[in-house]
Amino acid sequence: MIPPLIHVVDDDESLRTALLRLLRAAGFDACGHASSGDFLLNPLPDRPGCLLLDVRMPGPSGLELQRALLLRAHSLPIIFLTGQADLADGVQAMKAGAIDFLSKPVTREVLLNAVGRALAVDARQRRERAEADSLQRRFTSLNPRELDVFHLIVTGRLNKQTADALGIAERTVKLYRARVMEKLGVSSAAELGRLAERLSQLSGPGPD
Amino acid sequence: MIPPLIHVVDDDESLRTALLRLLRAAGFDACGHASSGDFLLNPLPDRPGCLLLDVRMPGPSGLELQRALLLRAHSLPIIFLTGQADLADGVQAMKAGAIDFLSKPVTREVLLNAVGRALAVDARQRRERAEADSLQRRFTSLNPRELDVFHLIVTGRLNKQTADALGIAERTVKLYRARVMEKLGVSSAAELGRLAERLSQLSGPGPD
DNA sequence: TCGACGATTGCCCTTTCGGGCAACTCATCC
DNA sequence: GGATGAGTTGCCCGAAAGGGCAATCGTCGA
Repeated sequence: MIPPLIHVVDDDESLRTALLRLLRAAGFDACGHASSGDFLLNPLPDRPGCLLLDVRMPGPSGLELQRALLLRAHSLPIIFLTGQADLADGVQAMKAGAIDFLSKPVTREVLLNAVGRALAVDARQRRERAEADSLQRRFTSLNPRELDVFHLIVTGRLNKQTADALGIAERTVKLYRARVMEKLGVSSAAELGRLAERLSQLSGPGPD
Repeated sequence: MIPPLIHVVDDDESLRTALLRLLRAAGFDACGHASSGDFLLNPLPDRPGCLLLDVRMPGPSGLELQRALLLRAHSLPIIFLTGQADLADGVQAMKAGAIDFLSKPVTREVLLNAVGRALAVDARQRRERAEADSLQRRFTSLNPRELDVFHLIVTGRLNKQTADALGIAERTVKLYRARVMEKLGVSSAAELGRLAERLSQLSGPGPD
């Protein structure tokens, strides 16, 4: 797979360079940005990774960048690095889903540990997104009628009952049923039910 | 349903009393504990609620209590209250799943807001636990053979294939199949598949 | 040793599912 | 007007599922 890329956003050039060197020495690809604006300038490559974010910088702060990225569909996990310990900032960042909020100076071990966790979280999110996408893509290939039949099947209706409910012939239900199965790539009602449940758990619980 | 109970753990009696009064004035049931040990002394009633926890106390700190409670199956959401701002403590508490980490003094509004979120989280966790429990309870009523048949059905096998796989007669598979359906309270293979998927998502993803 | 009981199976019948084939309707395109 | 294609349906057949009934077999307590 594509190797992860670690973005370092810090206005202190010497620190940024040191961080990049440390990360690269540990075998990671890493790139630096001097400010939040700098980071946002070029579009994010679609690549696994995480963010190492300074809290206080000229221009938008790390926390403001985090808020902005949260509105995006796919944001990378964030590790904060901060000079002055500010409890409220730290708590807010963590509540907003940061992986960690580290105080400078940070040891190599602590940093790499946090990076490891961040990359693990990113990998998991990517897996889940990929799974969700492929699932939803399969469902969007169903036309409205096929979707109707699908819903009735997975709630346990017989073909005859489905036909009555939709006001169509049982033969037609069979036709759609077969098409649904084929489009979704399953060969039994049980597997259809499992797909339905996975789908409902994508949109059901909602954002947490 | 049972009204929630808010546990306040703080060694400062006057503050504890003030918190209890504030919470009760807001319509909540609340009870106070002077230390972590005090809180752990009597078994937690099975009741919705949350914890309002002082960080620094004689005896085990709030953070130590949090760690201890995390090992329990059903721990209540925790809101920390702290006198001295300590970034590392705050970050650690949030990483361990705290709802919030508030600095004293805290305004009524901020506190009640956090309590509201904590109770919402608790309510959701309870719903999910109840759902998971009822699901697992239904499955524990299946004997080993029924479980075998169940697994083969939900992976799309025909009765004949299931019979071959288990080395038993097709008629027997039908018998178990009917029993599985009855015990799990469903009437179609599609619903069986949905149950299977919900079950696998209980143990599958695992602790996050 | 005998009867009870659970597990298992064979036989048989009905219903449902899966799917081939042809026809029919309707809208669009040439 | 005729051709074409999507949507729909009836007829029919074989396979699978659901399930009643009775028989078999092994275990266990009386």
